Amino acid sequence: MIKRTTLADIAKAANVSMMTVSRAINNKPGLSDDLRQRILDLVDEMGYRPNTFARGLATQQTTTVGLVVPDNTNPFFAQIARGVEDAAFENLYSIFLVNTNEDAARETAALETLWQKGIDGVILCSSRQSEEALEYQVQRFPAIVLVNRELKEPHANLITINVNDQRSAQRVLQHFLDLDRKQIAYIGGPINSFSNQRRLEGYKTGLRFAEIPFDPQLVESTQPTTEGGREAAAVLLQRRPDVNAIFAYNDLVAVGAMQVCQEFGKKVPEDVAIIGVDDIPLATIIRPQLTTMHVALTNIGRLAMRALIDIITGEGGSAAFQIEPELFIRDSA
Amino acid sequence: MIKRTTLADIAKAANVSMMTVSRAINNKPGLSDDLRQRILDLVDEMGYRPNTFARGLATQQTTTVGLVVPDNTNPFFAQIARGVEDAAFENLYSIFLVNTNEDAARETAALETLWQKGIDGVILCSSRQSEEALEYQVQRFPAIVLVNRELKEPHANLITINVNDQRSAQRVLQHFLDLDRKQIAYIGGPINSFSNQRRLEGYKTGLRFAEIPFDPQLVESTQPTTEGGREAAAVLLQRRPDVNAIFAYNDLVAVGAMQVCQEFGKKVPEDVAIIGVDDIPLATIIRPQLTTMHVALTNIGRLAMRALIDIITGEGGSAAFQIEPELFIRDSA
DNA sequence: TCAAACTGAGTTAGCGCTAACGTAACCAGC
DNA sequence: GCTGGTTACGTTAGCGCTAACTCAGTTTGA
Repeated sequence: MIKRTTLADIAKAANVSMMTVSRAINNKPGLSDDLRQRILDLVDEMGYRPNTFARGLATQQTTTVGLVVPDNTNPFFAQIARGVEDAAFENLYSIFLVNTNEDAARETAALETLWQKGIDGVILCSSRQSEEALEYQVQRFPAIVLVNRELKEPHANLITINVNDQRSAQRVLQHFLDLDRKQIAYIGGPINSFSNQRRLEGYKTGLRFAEIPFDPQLVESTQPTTEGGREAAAVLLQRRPDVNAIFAYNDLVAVGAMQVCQEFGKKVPEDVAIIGVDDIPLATIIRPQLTTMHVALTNIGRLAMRALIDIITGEGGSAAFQIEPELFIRDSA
Repeated sequence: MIKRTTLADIAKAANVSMMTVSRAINNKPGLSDDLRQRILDLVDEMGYRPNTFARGLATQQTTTVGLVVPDNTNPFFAQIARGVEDAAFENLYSIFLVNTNEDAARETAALETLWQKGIDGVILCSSRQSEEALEYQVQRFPAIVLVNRELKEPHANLITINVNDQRSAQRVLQHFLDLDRKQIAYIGGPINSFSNQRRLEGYKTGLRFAEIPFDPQLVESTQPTTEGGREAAAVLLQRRPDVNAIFAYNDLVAVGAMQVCQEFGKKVPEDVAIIGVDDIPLATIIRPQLTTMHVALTNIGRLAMRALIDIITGEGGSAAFQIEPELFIRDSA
């Protein structure tokens, strides 16, 4: 392994003090242009790269942030992560990736580890922490961006980014009604999920709007996976064979539901119309292509990263972004 | 933001030297059991957590590694990343995630940034670096694990993990022949991809084995995406409508090809049998379910991380793992 | 009984870098 | 000619931690 070139090496070679070299590489004033150039040339020649850890120790800034997601394998979070990473790369930040496996304890442990690293901030997706636990985290980290989660109290170092789930659900209901479907089912995600609750609210509001009474028999909860969608749809179709529209918690669930419908001999969209949420790549791979509420996931990631940088640099904070999804009408509804 | 508790704070509170506290928390010998316990209690009480950056500076070890992938959104890499992260978490390592976007220049930049962080090692997936560039990286980083890429020269701090592409391809061919299919096409990935070349070799070997002459008209190259699969399959089916089996570079390509076959009025698997590689989640979501060479992707990730730790701790190095995929026969062949 | 060997600490130095202050040289202005 | 303000650097100290050395007191063994 090659020994690292350090500031001291450059200083010695240039016959100046370390501070002068530091000023040169950080583009700070206080030295003549030709000396600066001479140093920069030397830096280039000797292949010097500042040690970010050492710099972090001295400045208390690490240009490193944490990204905490339930599962980077889930296309939803994979897309967000991609956006975060892209924006981070552009701004010369690095990201620590951690999976929580939807487990609050592991999430806590992950945040603990990240905090030890002295990172500048965290992007926390779909946090399962309690309100109090989250308050604590907001206090200890310099900057936090919450994706898919809200916090009652505002904080100067906190920004939240949420999809407008309620409006989203209402839009889906409206489309079903435009299609003259009245037996509309909702296959929701985990009951304790915040976005699930908000979507359910939107679903109910949409029904009220159309003066259709809410029928608990048309609502199922399940895991946010294809398999979950299959199970819930099977239960649902057995209980209510008259269902002619399904609003699914997300695209994975929608795809599972779609398959079960077909296996039950129902045509999609003729007999049962199906709409999902997220617009993951699978939505256009599957046949019939899935009508879904498109959420600009990588954009959310980019936005999250930029928001985080804004807090860190003191240009932002205490904001709450609402992302408005858009209905992408394809073949399933 | 709460001020961090430091070693010095604990030392003062316990009325001992910092070194004693350091020994206590690092479980090193040289102090009495009750003093150690007293310090540990204090650490707990005051909520002290060592600053890993500072520790890294002092020990030249950061318990942090880099994970470089072309695109974390691609299920193939997402799965590997998941395995890496899991194993890292278990061993108290943290990972920096970087996407290269299949771009050699961005890959180089990413490695540069990672190197600045003074990380302990890198896991490099599907590297696009030239042989020389890679040699250079192997020299500068303390430890490297190469996934999906080989290097001619062995190095003490290098471990490679590769799927046995050649054997894999031969197994696919054999299955097609068992099914009595003779017009076997290969839709390959990017021409400069190493695994593509090896799979093509295996394809040819399989043909030779069955005494079927190699026909370049049955081979297409494309991007490793569903869209790529669609395009290549369309070209192929127009050129050779007699094709009755397709070996696809990966599952994404296979799915694209499958759809185009169906759109051409060919039934899968009756008219055209299709086999992919990787066994990503999509393979079981799609209908008909995809027959594919199953690769234990998260296991590769775990293996990679453990191998890296072995190099770092000096227990390994200079190894080359071959992963043997297994044919998962489902509905498409 | 006394030197050698161990125990349980403390002290010093330094990882690579930067903030904050110090200082010599130069220049303008009255 | 001297004050006061720049300019262009150097010096000092310290971020939080640990490796390596030091040292006083205790134990061991012949």
